[in-house]
Amino acid sequence: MRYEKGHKEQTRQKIIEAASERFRADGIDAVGVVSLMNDVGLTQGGFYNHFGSKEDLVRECVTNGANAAAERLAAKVAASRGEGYRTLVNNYLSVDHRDHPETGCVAATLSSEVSRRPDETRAAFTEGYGGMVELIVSTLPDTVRGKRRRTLAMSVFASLVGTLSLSRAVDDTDLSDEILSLGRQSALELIEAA
Amino acid sequence: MRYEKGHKEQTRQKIIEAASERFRADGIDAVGVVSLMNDVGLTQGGFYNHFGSKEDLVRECVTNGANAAAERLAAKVAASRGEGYRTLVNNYLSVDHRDHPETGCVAATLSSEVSRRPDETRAAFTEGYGGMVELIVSTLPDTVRGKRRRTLAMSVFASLVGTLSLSRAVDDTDLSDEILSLGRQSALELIEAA
DNA sequence: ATTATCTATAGATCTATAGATAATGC
DNA sequence: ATTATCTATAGATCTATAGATAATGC
Repeated sequence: MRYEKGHKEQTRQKIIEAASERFRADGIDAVGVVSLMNDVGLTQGGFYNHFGSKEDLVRECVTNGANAAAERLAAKVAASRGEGYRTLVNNYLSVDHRDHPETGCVAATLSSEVSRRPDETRAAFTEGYGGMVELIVSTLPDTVRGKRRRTLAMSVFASLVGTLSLSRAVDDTDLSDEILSLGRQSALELIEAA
Repeated sequence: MRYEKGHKEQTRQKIIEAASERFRADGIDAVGVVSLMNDVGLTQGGFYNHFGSKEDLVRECVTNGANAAAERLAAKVAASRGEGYRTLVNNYLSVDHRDHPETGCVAATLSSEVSRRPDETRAAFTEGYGGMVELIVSTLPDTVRGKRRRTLAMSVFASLVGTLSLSRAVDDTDLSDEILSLGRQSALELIEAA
């Protein structure tokens, strides 16, 4: 059957959005093309009309996932006049973010997998990394000046990623909550010291 | 053929050690039982005489890998009288550690994968987490006292894990080096402030 | 004729199991 | 008889390709 104009592009976007969530939730290797296409109500055969390979989709998903997560966080930051940094930290290191990797930060869910992927995929990740650092920079108080703004944001981001990753991996809710809570505290201290 | 006493246990250990490296290097899902047994010079059929399932091996490898990495780090710390913390940070966030995930910290290579695994595997990870925190605590200067020793060590560990993960994932050597270098600086500042 | 999807399949994996084999101790 | 390995295979995946189908515009 013939479809209205833009239908194919719409399908492509649907695939990217579904995959973007499933890759974060289940890991890249655990999500097959067959089950992915079924998720969006299609059959596997059509996949290669949209993407040259599974890796092409992975790359698109890294970009898409990083952008979507950063935009959601940016919206919350924008809504909190004057308390941008604290809002960012508290949202990033929230129980909600920990419990919903599928829509969360790509760096915390996929960085180890991305490390093992081809250059193009890692380049997409690097773009996403830059976006998150910029977002953090934008929340820093005026008291942090010059080059220090970027380097401090990079340190903060590393701290956030490590904290969230560990809080998800440990098998003990109390410990996990404590890791998150200490991470929030530590991130705030990093700024007060600066 | 019949083998000398202890041969089976030796084989088991060989499998664990080989798998422990390959899981960290390639990711758990990417390492199959067939290729793993070939790595240690055996055929696939014998695998299930040693382990009840692949997951059992994964759990053993999380324990084994975490212990091995922590012991290597502990040895370096022990060799550096008085400069334990600095030695730990500089070794953890070294170019060498970044470039050799196969023998490095399990938290930086496998935490996202472990998050998606069964409770038993996550429990093994939690043990390893505790061991690393204890190691970090042991390097803290006397000026850090009481409960603050453990909480500070937890914050430091999160920072180290995030820094290393990001330095491995980005596709730009200069940026990666910068991430590592800022991570070292930031970890040292965390202690000076305390 | 073009388009977006479909069915069907190739060929290579994957985890796990069944049962054969060869070397030893009894 | 016991042991540690082997060969062989089941059955379920995986990525990717080939070519059919059905709806449209020309």
